Amino acid sequence: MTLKELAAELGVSTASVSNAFNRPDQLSPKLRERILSEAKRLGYRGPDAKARSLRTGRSRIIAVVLAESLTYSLNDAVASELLSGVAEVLDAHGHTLLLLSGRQDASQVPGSSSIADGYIVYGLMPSLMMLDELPQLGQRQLVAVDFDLEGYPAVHIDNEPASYAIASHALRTSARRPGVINLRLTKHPCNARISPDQELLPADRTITRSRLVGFHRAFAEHGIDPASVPMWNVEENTFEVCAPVIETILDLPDDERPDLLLCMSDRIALTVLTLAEQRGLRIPDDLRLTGFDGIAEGQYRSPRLTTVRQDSVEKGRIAARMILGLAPREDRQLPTELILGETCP
Amino acid sequence: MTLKELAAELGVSTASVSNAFNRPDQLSPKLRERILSEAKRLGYRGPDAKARSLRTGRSRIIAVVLAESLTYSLNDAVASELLSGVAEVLDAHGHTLLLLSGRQDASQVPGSSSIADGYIVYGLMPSLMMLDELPQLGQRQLVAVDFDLEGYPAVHIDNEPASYAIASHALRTSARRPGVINLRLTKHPCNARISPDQELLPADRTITRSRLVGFHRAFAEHGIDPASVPMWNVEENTFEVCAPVIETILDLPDDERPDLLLCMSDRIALTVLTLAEQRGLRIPDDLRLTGFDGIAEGQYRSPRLTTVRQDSVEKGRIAARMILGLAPREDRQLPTELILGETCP
DNA sequence: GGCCCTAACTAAATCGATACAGTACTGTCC
DNA sequence: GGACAGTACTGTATCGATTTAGTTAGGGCC
Repeated sequence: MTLKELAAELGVSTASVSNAFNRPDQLSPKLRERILSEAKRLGYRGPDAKARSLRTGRSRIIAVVLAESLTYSLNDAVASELLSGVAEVLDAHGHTLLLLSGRQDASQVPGSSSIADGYIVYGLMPSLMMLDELPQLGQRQLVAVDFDLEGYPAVHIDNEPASYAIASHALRTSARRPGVINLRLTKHPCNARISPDQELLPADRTITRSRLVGFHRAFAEHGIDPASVPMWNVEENTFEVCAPVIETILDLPDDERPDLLLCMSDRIALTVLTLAEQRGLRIPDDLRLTGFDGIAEGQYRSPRLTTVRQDSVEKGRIAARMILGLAPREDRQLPTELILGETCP
Repeated sequence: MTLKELAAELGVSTASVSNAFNRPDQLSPKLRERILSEAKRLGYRGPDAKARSLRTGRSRIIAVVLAESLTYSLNDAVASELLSGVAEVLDAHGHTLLLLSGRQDASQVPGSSSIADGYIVYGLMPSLMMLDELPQLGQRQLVAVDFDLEGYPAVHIDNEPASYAIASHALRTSARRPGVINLRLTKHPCNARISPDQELLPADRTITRSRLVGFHRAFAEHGIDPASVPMWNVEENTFEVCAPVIETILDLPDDERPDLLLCMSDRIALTVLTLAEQRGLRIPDDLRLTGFDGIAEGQYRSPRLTTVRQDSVEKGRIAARMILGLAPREDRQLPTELILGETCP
């Protein structure tokens, strides 16, 4: 049963039926009442959302594009918090949430999935790596979270000061050989140690890169040549992808293995923790460890993770408000908090 | 730039442009190539999803309707696992995932959100309580998870045997005064102790109710009159909603307070645990406790929760396959596993 | 009574695609 | 050379609504 059929049944125009549902002031209460009750009786369940969205151009759907697979993201504390912040705002304003994975065919995102009224893109994803293709996105509504995209507003935290703070703290302890595990830092995929000639992403684009700048500042202040600090890169935050890289680090001979690992995420740090414990390494005596994010899991377990806490829920809320036009579409930077856990006291 | 404009620009029919994108076999490779490259050059980004979904009637979007708020569900381990199972299958078959909250205006779900090709409804929700209104749903694609809906396939676990098993185990310990905390069991909202004259939902409809049947069987076998066992009800799985009810239980005088609480979810059991510990009650000495679900958090902490583990990811996968027509649309029941933790050894 | 104004409603164009029925042309085969 | 098949493409109805411009009826006012 369509609006047209219902109109015919009632002997009124389609415009009146449409108005009965959308603009009560455009018709007499009496007719409106008749239309609504007949609709109910005949089982017409209101205007079809597909047709309406075509005609009006708006679907009241906002998409969140996630860097990792949906399956991973839904079980990741940080991504879940972001999503729940987004959902909170969308819900309160009558919008719904579409989940997309950035790991799908690059051409699909946010391209042909263009049912959504706007996109919140979380984290730099492989399909956006080719920064040249960006003009393709058109001026469609888009907000970037945790990375920068030229021409679009971004929401992130104060990465450089935060990473400087945690690295400074870590270096004040007796660590002599720091190492860094990065997340998607290199221009071309690399899941291993980063060699000196490898091209990195620009420092003003990715959070990982600006965190590294903070680390380097701390290194320099402690008399360590940043170029001498070994770095590894992982392409995904998952256990499967990280574990092999971490194992090559842990398998290094004692005098080459870093005695401090600065990790770009709690997830990575926790994986290091698990694998190090399996090998009988003592934390923090044999190996000091810092993370980034402040997820609950890192604070439950023993030893508690030394890390930087960020408010991912609030990031989600802000991104959602920007997309809905409830907040100015401009870059936002949120504060963080240093958590002194036991993995690097 | 629309398909029509592109066609005009190229001097071909709209049909050919459409075919270039959708049915390569319907036109010569040469023309197809020309269309695709011109499209790229002119910035046409492929057929508009809104229009396509109207015309074809399919959007490649599947909605999951969640009983609790999205904000809660996204941070709930059980719901997240279900979603990740759903996402896994949808992703593999080129569909996307729309999240809806059943707590929105009842008329909205799944009504006017009818952009989706199918609905996976998770848990009985307030808006579906009025079981009379169900015919409104039409014969739209729908799969129920963790509750039964007449006329639609449902995915759940072997609730009655599982709850019988855990209750039997618990009663073999020296518990003398069992009590039950239910989740959304009463026909009309009730967030308190259930009085004997209160109407319960039918046993073949909700998981909570069929679990209760299992409990009752165990009570009877242990010489306890099921009618004499005190029951409480909570309307939501959230801390905020559960805590007041749990506090009234814990505040009972020692000789009235149950020495065994069978909870309908791990979430509830963990809230009991937290509040009981705050009061200085010893678990399991002063109070024995069982949950239901087998979430990770219950197994990390000490004491470990005695519970029933279910595979929520698999439930999600199965529901998704049914919606996509990859699995027969018929009721499915998954097995569970009893976990003997320390809250009721 | 004539004029204007408003309220209540309608007719038809439109949103951007898809898909069916058809046309034009080329080539094959007896 | 004519019948027939196949390929490559086109014209247009259609999906189900929204919206603009326009029509009609009735009321108020001088």
